[in-house]
Amino acid sequence: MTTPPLSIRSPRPGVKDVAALAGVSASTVSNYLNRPDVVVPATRARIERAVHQLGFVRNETARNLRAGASRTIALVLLDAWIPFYGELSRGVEDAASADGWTVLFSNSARNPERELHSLEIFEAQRVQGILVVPQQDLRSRLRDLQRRGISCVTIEQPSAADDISSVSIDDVAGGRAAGAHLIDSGRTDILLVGNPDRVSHVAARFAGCTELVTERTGHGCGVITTEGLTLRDGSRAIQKLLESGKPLPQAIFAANDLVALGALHELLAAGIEVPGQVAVLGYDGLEWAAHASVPLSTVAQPAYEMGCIATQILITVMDGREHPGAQHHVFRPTVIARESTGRAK
Amino acid sequence: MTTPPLSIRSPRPGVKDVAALAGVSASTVSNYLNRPDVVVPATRARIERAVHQLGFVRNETARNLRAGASRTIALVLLDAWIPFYGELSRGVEDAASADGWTVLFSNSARNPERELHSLEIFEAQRVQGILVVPQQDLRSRLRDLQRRGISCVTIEQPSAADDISSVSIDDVAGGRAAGAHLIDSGRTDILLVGNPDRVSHVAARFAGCTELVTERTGHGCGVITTEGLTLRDGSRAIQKLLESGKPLPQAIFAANDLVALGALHELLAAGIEVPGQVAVLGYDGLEWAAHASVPLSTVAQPAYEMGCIATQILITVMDGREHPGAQHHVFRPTVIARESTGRAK
DNA sequence: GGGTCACGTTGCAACGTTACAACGAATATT
DNA sequence: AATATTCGTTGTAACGTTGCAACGTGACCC
Repeated sequence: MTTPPLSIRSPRPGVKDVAALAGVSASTVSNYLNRPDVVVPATRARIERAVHQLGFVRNETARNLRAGASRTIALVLLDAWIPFYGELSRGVEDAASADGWTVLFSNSARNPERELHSLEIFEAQRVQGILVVPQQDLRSRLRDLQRRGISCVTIEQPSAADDISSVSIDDVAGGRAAGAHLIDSGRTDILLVGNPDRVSHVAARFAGCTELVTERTGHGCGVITTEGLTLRDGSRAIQKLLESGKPLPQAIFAANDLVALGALHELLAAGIEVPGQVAVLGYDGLEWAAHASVPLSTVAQPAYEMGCIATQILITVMDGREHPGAQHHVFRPTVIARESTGRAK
Repeated sequence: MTTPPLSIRSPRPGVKDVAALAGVSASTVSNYLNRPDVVVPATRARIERAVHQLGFVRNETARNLRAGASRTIALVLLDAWIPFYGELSRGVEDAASADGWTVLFSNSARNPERELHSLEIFEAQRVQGILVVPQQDLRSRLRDLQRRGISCVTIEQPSAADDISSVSIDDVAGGRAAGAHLIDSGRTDILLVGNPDRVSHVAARFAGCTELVTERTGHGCGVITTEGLTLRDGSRAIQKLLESGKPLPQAIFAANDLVALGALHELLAAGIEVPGQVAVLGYDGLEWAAHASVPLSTVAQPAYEMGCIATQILITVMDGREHPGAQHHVFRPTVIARESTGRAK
């Protein structure tokens, strides 16, 4: 709340200066800027010349003050610089700018305080809406914001609230899609690799896969539990598998693409054919996983579309503030089939 | 320039409302917000209560208008959602907030128009400074901005200008560091893998490495040219190498970490020991490359520090606008030694 | 007791923009 | 010819905040 005082800066040309130079009133310049059609072409040309000559750039600050709000929304992300959020941001920005909105980003809500601080900053900036990927339970804070006229949409909020719009991903459906893809490709003996006990998203994915596989085959899936979700965890899991001497599964469904790549390479290193003997399926849709030794099939989360839809929902809610109904949208991941789950031999 | 008119929004409590509720004048509330020490504790407490009760959040818009500028800087990045820019942004935000500055991001300057548009938006927002990773030659535009009182710092600008501050990375020095590291680890026969003909950064890295190796050993480095810089390009290069029947090099210096990982896995799959028979060195400092089957040594670009320094330079330039001297800072990448370049046997 | 001083508080004006009502001039209508 | 209509332009006031000079009050000193 407390901040060092601002110092005054050197003056820059304003509408008045433009008006003086063009020989019209400030109002006409304002009209030129906001409703060019009501200004007669001759005047328009003179103003245009003056604008150019002075290097006039409209002071958005004053404009926003005058209007009471800026045509601006904010996106609060956690720090993680992962591709998923990159795609998401692109979706947000595209959808927003298509409707004439400007997006302010905060990519660095690393810790909970910072996340709250970002919200405060954006409220002070009088953005009209906020998209947030919450790290903590922000519901009461977001409700406050909505009460004060700032619409909110949560993205991937673990526990959604009825009065706050949201978009989320159905991890269980993603797991089911994975299972279905593997079964359709002719595999019924599926091994899950990941850490469902530590990451709830992973647990949901595995639950979905097991559920579907059980429905179709009557038996479940094996699991190798890893510590983390890195390349090495994937390698280690396969080493453990090979050492155990157990028969190979027909397919491996990894908790994410890194684990899948680690597993893939370890299998290849052991002389096991992929997808000939074992299929490998990842999760996340990392773009460069398509360039692995064997292009990796994966379950892609529609990050870009999530960004678009979240933004469109936000815009709808902002426009129709009188209809206070919150909207919810649940996305289903889809399988991107590449070589690593191609036909078995 | 032309934009749809803004509509007026519902009113929110301002300093006046707080003042009325607390039984003081608006000026006192302003003092409370900006110079709390001049307000006597009793009054302070009453204002604090009023602020809390009304949910008052200071209107940054009005504050900025009044001050003629906001304590805000902007960072214009290209779209690439690569870890390097993530680290860079963190550095920028940390350095900025340490000094009480707010950072606006634009991560989506995908194409040249958009990049220019971002600059325009930020100028209209009256930011005091702009950090930019230019895609195109922005020098004249940046000079305009500086003339109008907005300081600029370019990051990684291919061709820097004297009157615009910059931070950049010395790729040649990075290549030399790589060469030195490999030679120090006991290897003199080094193979470069990448596409120097397509990417100038890669060319500079390879040139630096070759330069140093030649100085120290009297002979240069072999090269395998790849098409792109993906995992598969790394694998392919090693396949080509093995097929050629030529003797293995003692070390491989790859153009980036992905290529290095591809090469690494292909070597391991062929039963070649890393680092026992061949050392592998990447470039970029991807965090998760530490979790490869053999943790990958790499040349790390000090992205975080670049962000910090760039921001500090910007702040210096903004503060001392009277001293118009531009500052330049060139970074040297450093080697992160992990297992893949450990002792040869 | 008159004068000085320090301190906390206040009134005012201004930042640059824009919505709106009002205006004059030219054109159309009766 | 007088009135109505349209059109482009203009003057004014306000958005919420804050720096500054001015203010009243009480403490202090000679």
